[in-house]
Amino acid sequence: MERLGDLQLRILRVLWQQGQATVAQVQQQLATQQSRPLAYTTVATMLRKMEARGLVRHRSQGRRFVYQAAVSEEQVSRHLTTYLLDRLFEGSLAQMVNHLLEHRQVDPRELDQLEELIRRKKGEAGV
Amino acid sequence: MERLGDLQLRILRVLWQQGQATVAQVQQQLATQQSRPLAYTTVATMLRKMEARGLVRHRSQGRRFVYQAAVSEEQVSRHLTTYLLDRLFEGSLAQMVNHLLEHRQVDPRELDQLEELIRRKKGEAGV
DNA sequence: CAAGTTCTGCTACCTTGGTAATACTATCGC
DNA sequence: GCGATAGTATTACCAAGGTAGCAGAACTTG
Repeated sequence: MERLGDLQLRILRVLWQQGQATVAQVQQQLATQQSRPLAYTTVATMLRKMEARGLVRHRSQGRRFVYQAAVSEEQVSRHLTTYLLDRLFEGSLAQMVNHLLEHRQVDPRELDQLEELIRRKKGEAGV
Repeated sequence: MERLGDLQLRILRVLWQQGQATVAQVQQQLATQQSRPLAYTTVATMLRKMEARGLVRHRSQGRRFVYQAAVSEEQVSRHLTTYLLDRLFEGSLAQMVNHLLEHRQVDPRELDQLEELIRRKKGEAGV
């Protein structure tokens, strides 16, 4: 799962959201995200390549393919965030959050949520 | 600066750390990170390609090139983290941190640091 | 049944990252 | 000065992401 392209990630997101989808459905969903839609065959080809890499699976429904993700959002998220954390922040979560707090305006409610998360995490650790 | 390859990122890290470096220095530094070192020309070629993309700059010192980063660690970090945040966590920092806390063991001291960061951030906002 | 539409299968092509050999050139040590 | 050494320049090649056309099969509809 080394390196995910942009389109691949967008396709996975569609599949995660929808659970499963035909090529046409994926293509349409992607089309809503950008001005110029991708050609149908582009999406079909990419799905094919992704299946070869084990990222998605398909089954036939009549003569059309219904695709679903073969990797979970969990897995991918973990993989990508870990990658970034290790590459840019020496694995330090605090460093990463610090960076984000500095360079991005954050909704105050998010800060509350964060505090709550940390409190809870500390609780667990204590047990 | 769309998409950074792995080697490119590692090279940038060397340049950020050292401020500037010759091809040989970069190559040696990279060599310490892995068993099989890259060929000198591999590093040289990559630096050349990166310069074409505006990621690094060089000046001549005698007949050797001294490279330095042309993009800051700040820029790259922001770019990559934002990318990930928007692609996988709908831009929600809390969601991302939550994910990381769940799927990664975190040094308790990091949690303290995080709390401190948030407190400070809240302080700023209050002013 | 014929014509149009909808799918998959195959092929092709471009770009970029990554890896490196080879060729040429300047410089250094003797 | 000459051979070894250290540099850059040029060229090549592979893999993968991304984009898509075209062929051919199958299904829908009048």
